[in-house]
Amino acid sequence: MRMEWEEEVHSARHVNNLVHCSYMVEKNRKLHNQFDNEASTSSIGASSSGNPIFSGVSIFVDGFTVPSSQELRGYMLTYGGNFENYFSRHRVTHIICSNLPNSKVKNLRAFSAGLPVVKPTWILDSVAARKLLSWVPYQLDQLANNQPKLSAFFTPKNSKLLEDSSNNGLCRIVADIEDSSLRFDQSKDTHSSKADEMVEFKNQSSFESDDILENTDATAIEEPSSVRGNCIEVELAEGEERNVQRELEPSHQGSATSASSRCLDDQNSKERPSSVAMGPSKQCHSTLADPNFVENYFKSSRLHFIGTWRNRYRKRFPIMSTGVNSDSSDVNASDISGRKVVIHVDMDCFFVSVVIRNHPELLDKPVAVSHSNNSKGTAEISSANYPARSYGIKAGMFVRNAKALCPNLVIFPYNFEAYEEVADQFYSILHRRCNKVQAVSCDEAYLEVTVSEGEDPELLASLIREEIFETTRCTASAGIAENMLMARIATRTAKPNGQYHITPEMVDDHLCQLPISALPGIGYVLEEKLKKQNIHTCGELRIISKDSLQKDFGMKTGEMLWSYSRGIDNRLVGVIQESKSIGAEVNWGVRFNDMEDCEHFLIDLCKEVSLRLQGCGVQGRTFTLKIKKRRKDAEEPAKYMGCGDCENMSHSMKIPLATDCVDEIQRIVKRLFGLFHIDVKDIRGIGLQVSKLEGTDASKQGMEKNFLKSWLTSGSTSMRKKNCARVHGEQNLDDTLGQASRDSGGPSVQMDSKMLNDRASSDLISTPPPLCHLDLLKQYIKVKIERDIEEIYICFRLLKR
DNA sequence: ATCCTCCCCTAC
DNA sequence: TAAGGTAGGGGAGGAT
Ligand SMILES: Nc1ccn([C@H]2C[C@H](O)[C@@H](COP(=O)(O)OP(=O)(O)OP(=O)(O)O)O2)c(=O)n1
Ligand SMILES: [Mg+2]
Ligand SMILES: [Mg+2]
Ligand SMILES: [Mg+2]
Repeated sequence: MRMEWEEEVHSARHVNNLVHCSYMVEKNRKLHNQFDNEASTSSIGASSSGNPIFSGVSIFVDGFTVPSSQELRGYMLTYGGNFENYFSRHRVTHIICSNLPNSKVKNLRAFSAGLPVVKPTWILDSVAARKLLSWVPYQLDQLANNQPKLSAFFTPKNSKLLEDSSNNGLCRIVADIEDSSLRFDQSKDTHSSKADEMVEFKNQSSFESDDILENTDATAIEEPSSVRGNCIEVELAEGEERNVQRELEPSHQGSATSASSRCLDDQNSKERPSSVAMGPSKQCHSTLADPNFVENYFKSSRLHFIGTWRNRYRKRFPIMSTGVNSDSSDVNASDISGRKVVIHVDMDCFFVSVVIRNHPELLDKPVAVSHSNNSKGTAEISSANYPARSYGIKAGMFVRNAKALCPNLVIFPYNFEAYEEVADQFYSILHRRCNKVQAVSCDEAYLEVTVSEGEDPELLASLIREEIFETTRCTASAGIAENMLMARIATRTAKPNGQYHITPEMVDDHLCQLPISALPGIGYVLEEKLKKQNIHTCGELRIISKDSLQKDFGMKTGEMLWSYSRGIDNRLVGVIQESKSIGAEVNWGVRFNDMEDCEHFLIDLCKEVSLRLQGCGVQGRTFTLKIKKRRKDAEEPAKYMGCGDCENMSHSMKIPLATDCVDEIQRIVKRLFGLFHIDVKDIRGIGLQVSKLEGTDASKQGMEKNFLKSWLTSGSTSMRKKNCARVHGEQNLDDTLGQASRDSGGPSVQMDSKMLNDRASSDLISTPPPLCHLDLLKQYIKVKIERDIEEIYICFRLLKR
């Protein structure tokens, strides 16, 4: 996060800012940092007026549940039931309990004395059905001896997508044991000898290994034999799962899986002998040391994982995730049936929750996820659980700073496959419960529902959270409000493992004291600027006129500040849009000694980007190369192998015909790189972005394309000329190759990007293409002629220089 | 006015 | 040792 970036010593670009650290940081443009509603609602169609569903029912909630016992208490009291804070065999009729670790089940069995032990869903479903349902199907799994799981009846067998894992305990076991894979062993060998570190570390390895490696601690494991059995099963299951994933990946080529996260590709490929003695000159985790740096880097990068998740989601939920916004049809929905309500759902400390699922003893201990447990290191915390946050630990912090705040902090490694699986389960549930889902990230989404009089969105939220917990054993929180902004803000209040409804009457009170940084869209920089105007809360922000805000921050940003501070947000919950750009960048471990190193890296980056384009089925026309250049006089980066204090530079170039072809991209990138005139030793980061995307068009690929092209090229030139003239008249030609203008130094401009077009096959085919391709043909001709003309103009321009 | 390029900012 | 990515929104300022 920002605080860690502040550790970089920034060169003063403004004379007077030496005093004020935060001012300096701000001034330095530093391092960029950083349903059918009816269907759904009718299914929950609960009346909030207390229909005495639970008359005669008296519950006792045992242990941790989702929803919480307080929420369950609310439902009981609202619907005519009774809630007991203490267990009494005489007063209690049902024990409510989520699935427990086996160790507790025995106790419970004895203690329940024959009373039904039921999952909380029973209560939610009964409220939804407006009548008391039989508790039998809701019996706690572990108590329903030898009974097949109820859910097994409902799950389609083949379910390749592993959509809803309630189908197999096996899936869970796989994930769980993966959790436990020991990945800190190297650090164990090399780590410093500090005592507390040792202790901490030992704790960790001991609990990690307990589950799979040894059964020495008999009390920790109830059924050692079954654990062993599972171990074997797991390996099989894991293999199967991999095969499934292969099948799912249509363009599975070599090791480079297009549009998939490297993080998921293969974590268990054994580590290469990376520690073979590196000369001290070679920094041993940089591009200099690893010829396959780009690929390996992405495999381990959490930010790469979350950054590429969206594209994987698009593929996995194609119908739900893509398409045009169905805006106008729903605008009037409020007239018809009820009011629109937005629910924002977000997993609690996602990366931590997933990896500590098998360690209930850690629930109330400070835990974080990071690559390294080194108390002196600069590895970043990805996510910290709530106990850890009470020490001030946050995502983005260096481990050494986190450990300084809390020496007992337990660090877990990443498990990207498990995150992916839980995210899939999460979205399967959301899409089943609601037909309007807007994905935000792997752990977060907005839902829109229309509720009629007497219906209760809070119940829907409870049901969803309950199902998420039952399926993933991770908790989620939910915010409910009239618009996306307030729903998101409500989630903050709800966390962890809660939900919160901000009704329209509550909006003003809720915002009034809220720090402006809590508003989405206000990050470090805006917060600092506003602070200087003595604005800290939304209430204070409201005092500033819209004009003034727009003058200071620009039209759109000013408008946003003005509206958000009032709880106004007109955004509609909708399907995510098709992507406008695709890119890849690396700003860690980038070190070059000579041009050869650099070129090698660039080639790999081009390959990566090309594969991502192909994986998404798009091609692009604008290519932007970004370089981070070590600032003059910049210190060594605060972060190990980091980019430190850099100057950001970029050049872009537009080509006439969209491409996804590696070779072509390499040529483009080579030219772009030349424009920088940079000493490769100063490079600390490189990125390549592609925009002006077009779907990879049938007329532009494969045999069809060649066929049409061949036919066209062999055809009469008169036709070509005629069309040329016509198109010329109606087309504006400003769409030309934007030769990066800032730097005119590159005289070596060859027309080597002169394309595809000209390397047509030399075969002459005289038969015309089938009539059904007429439209395709027309389109092709149009595009091609357009491009040809553009190129003529480009040539003309370049020659003129 | 509108577009384009080169940034910066934000969120996960 | 550690894996500081990705994409969208938007502003400033220049070209048209
Ligand atoms: N700087 C960040 C922010 C987030 N993430 C990852 C880890 C998080 O678990 C996940 C989801 O981000 P959230 O913002 O939802 O944070 P958490 O889920 O961890 O916590 P919260 O309970 O506040 O949602 O993204 C990350 O790696 N680095
Ligand atoms: Mg979260
Ligand atoms: Mg989130
Ligand atoms: Mg904010």
